[in-house]
Amino acid sequence: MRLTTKGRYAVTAMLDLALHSDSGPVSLSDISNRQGISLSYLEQLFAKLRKQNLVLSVRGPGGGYRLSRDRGDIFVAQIVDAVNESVDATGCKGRSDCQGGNTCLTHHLWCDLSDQIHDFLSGISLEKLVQRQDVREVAERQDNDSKMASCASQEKITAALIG
Amino acid sequence: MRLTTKGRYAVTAMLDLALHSDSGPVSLSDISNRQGISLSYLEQLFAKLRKQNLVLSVRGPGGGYRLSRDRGDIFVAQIVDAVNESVDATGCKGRSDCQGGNTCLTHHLWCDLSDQIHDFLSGISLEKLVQRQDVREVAERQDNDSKMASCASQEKITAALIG
DNA sequence: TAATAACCTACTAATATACTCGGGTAAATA
DNA sequence: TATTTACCCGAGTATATTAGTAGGTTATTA
Repeated sequence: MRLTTKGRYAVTAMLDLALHSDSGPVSLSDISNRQGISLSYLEQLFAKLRKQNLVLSVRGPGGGYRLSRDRGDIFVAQIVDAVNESVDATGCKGRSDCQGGNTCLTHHLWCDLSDQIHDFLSGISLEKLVQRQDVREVAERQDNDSKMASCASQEKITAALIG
Repeated sequence: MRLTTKGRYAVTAMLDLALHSDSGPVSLSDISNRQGISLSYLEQLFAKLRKQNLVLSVRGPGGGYRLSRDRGDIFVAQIVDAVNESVDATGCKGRSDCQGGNTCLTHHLWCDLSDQIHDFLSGISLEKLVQRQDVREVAERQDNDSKMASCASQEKITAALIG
């Protein structure tokens, strides 16, 4: 089982999408700026998210990504599954052939753990995350930061044009 | 967060120890044979388990390893923690500096997940595993297999001596 | 038609896993 | 006391994955 930045990035990006999808599609460069994730890496992750029908893409200027369905109908487990192979804790992917064709001594333990994790992450929708106080606070800070950043870069442009 | 063969091997080996510790210390080569884990790799894992005071070692012929305390007082979480760094699902190890010094959007989610996993694995002792029906069945098969294997090798020796 | 942003493929540095190898050292047995 | 057993320790290595680069193509809009 693996749960690394890959899965975390995917969930973070999807949550960013959920938070900013009121005003049309969200571009990956916006997400990249707000969440500090490399643009090219986001592209790779969103290719997988799109294949799993979690997001819809809109090409061209003003384009970007949009959630494929209601925030309440997308769950963290689905996002993690889409980019990682799975949140499976067994080594044999549930096939029970962990010890040379036979079941290993601890196979069932890892099955139980997998179920535990999957149940937990399956119970959390993007809607639920958006409602959380801690998420709202971080999101607000990020919005301010990115506004300040774009303001600062605008000032630089203005200064360059004037100077 | 990582839960790979490393942690699984460690739990499997410790469970093997718990199952066979009635008749004195258990050697790593016995565990290696029964569980199909490389001996050298086991040595590395047991070095860590010993540092965490989960096992005691007995050197010399007839030596091996022994659980440091009652089977009911050793929990899966402790074993996984001993060989992996942790079962922490956050990238920042709980420091909340996941996004360039600040808290990332999904930090609290991964904290919750970490707690979930840790609570689950902390609730399972070696004693509990030993009692499980599925564990007993696999253990019985492994004992038969290893008896047959040692019998077969003995037959070879006998045949060589006679022939 | 110029700019934008998705889309796609391939490559790469760094890291971790799951080992192997080769030597030690301590303790029991013959 | 010699030998065996089995722990102990460090170095090295193949493989895989992660996280990220680089450089291009396609579709859309202004």
